Amino acid sequence: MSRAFTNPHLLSEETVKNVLRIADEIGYVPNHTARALSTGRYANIAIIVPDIANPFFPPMIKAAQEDADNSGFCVFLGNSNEDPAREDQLLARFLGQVEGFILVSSRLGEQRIRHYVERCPLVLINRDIKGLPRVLIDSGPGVSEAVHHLAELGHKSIAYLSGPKRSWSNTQRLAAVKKAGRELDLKVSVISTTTPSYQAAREVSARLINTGATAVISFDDLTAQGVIAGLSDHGLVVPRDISVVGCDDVLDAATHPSLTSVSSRSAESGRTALSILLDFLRKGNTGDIRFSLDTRLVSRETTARPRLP
Amino acid sequence: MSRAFTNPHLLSEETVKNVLRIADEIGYVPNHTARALSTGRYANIAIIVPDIANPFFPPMIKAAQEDADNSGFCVFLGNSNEDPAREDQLLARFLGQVEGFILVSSRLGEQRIRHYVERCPLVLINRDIKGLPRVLIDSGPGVSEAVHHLAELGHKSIAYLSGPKRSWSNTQRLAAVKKAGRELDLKVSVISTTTPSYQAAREVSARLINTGATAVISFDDLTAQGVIAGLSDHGLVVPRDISVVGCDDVLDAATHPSLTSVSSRSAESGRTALSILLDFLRKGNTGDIRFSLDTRLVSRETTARPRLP
DNA sequence: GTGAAAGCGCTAACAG
DNA sequence: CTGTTAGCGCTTTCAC
Repeated sequence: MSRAFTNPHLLSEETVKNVLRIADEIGYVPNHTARALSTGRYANIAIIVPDIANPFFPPMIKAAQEDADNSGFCVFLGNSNEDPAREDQLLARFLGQVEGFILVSSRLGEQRIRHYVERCPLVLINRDIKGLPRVLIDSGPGVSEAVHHLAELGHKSIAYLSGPKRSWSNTQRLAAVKKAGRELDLKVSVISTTTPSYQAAREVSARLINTGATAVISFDDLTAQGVIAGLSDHGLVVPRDISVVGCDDVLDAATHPSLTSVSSRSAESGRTALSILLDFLRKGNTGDIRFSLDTRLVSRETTARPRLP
Repeated sequence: MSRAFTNPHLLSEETVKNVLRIADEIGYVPNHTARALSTGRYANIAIIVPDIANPFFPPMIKAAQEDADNSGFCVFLGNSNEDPAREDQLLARFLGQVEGFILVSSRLGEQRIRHYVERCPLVLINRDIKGLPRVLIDSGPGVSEAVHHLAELGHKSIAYLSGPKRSWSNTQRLAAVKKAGRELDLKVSVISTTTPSYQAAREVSARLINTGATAVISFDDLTAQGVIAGLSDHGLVVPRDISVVGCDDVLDAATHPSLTSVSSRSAESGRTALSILLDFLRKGNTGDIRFSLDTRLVSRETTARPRLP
């Protein structure tokens, strides 16, 4: 039976046919778990994300899952809920039944991540740890492009609405805004929120207005929408009074006015991470991989010339 | 070792402590797979959806996953991509390693579904098959509530922007609009689009305006946003000139003006399905369950009194 | 309380 | 090519 299912070429055609026929008759299906225990090949991988409901992640999960599927792998999905402890628990729970992990925007300490890497192949997305395979969506170019776009429109003072302090993408975006601002001789103000939520962003609008900025680049699209609502609470209209740029481009053009945003390439990052993982499973150590995906600005309706004073 | 991890109360306190300490020292972790093979309890379930990237599903997945997690279950995620064959393959692949399935908006033939039900506990979401446990989201009440809401605001003439003709939810919503409209003595116009996309909805705005309707109920949130943009193309502002209601409430309040919408209760459906599944795993047969989730109107900023002529 | 051993369903190595 | 068997890492009886 085992051979008929896994190595049919080792058996005579007739035997194989016979076995398969009988299996079908009695409704026999090979037991995935027993096979995994015996071979150590689980044919499972796990993807762990901070928040499934954040629209940034589904395209990534979908892409990775589709490719995994085509390679005969099943995928576990873990939702850490932005909580390192939960993430850790998830990793531990999956450990005994997967051949590899894709860890997205991990909030876990580097120590813990290395702990798991020693036990199971793992590739990171949007977390930059030397020596570990990682794919990074580099918002630098896109954000930089956004600043240039604003400067060209005539803005002299801009603000960056910051995301989670420990987030790699936030660090990246903040740095890009500052760098481009310096190069173009713009005033750059930075505003922080407690959490990167719509509501938090909405509530921070007064501080935003006080900076005197005529344009805002926000940590992501969700907070950008919060900013737009918050500005409206103060009677300001986007883009007439203030221009707004989001990041991740998860809304496509589906809001009104449609949001100018920095593309995220979420799906590609998932596909890339999966292919790195599968490569590793097939060929073993592949050296220090750091795959960087550039971003671009998608210019839409929330950016315009600043209103004359 | 086995007892120390799974039945510590059967051992002396000291022995347990010893085992755990040594386990920690040598980095020992119980093997999930071996345990599953031995006990037949996999502590895994699978959720299969047509399209992870459709914003309707992530809240459902997230909710189910969270509850599963808290009950010690790992969850496999399958994406059928709306393809029955792929869905079938996914089911088969998961079969040997899960204790149960949640099958969402299944495109599979009833025969095949019953085939799997005989082999593994399974609960359906948004698919109504007699005798199988199922949870259904009924958009009727919410849509009806929306019509009442508009009538109370003073609207006399409303329009329904139709979704796919063959879609069950569209049929249901259209019927609810018509019925409530009749009861409240409103004029109801129906506008169709080729596909339920943002762009298609945007392009249909002239026809919408020509109906003379002062309020629009749209098939879903995406098309509702298209309507808002299309109206704006004609110089009309929502809700000042025209009120707009969406369906599914996938945007939360995250747009501006925030969209009045009919809740989809996506998360609750996931939670409910999971709890039915776990109940079944614990207590066995629970009879014919058909759990219907009513919807409600979530009133936000895109509906208001009609402008006086 | 604790040790020993059978067995979950499969694979892989070893004979024939 | 095909039959047989040890063993994957755990749980669960059955003795002690």
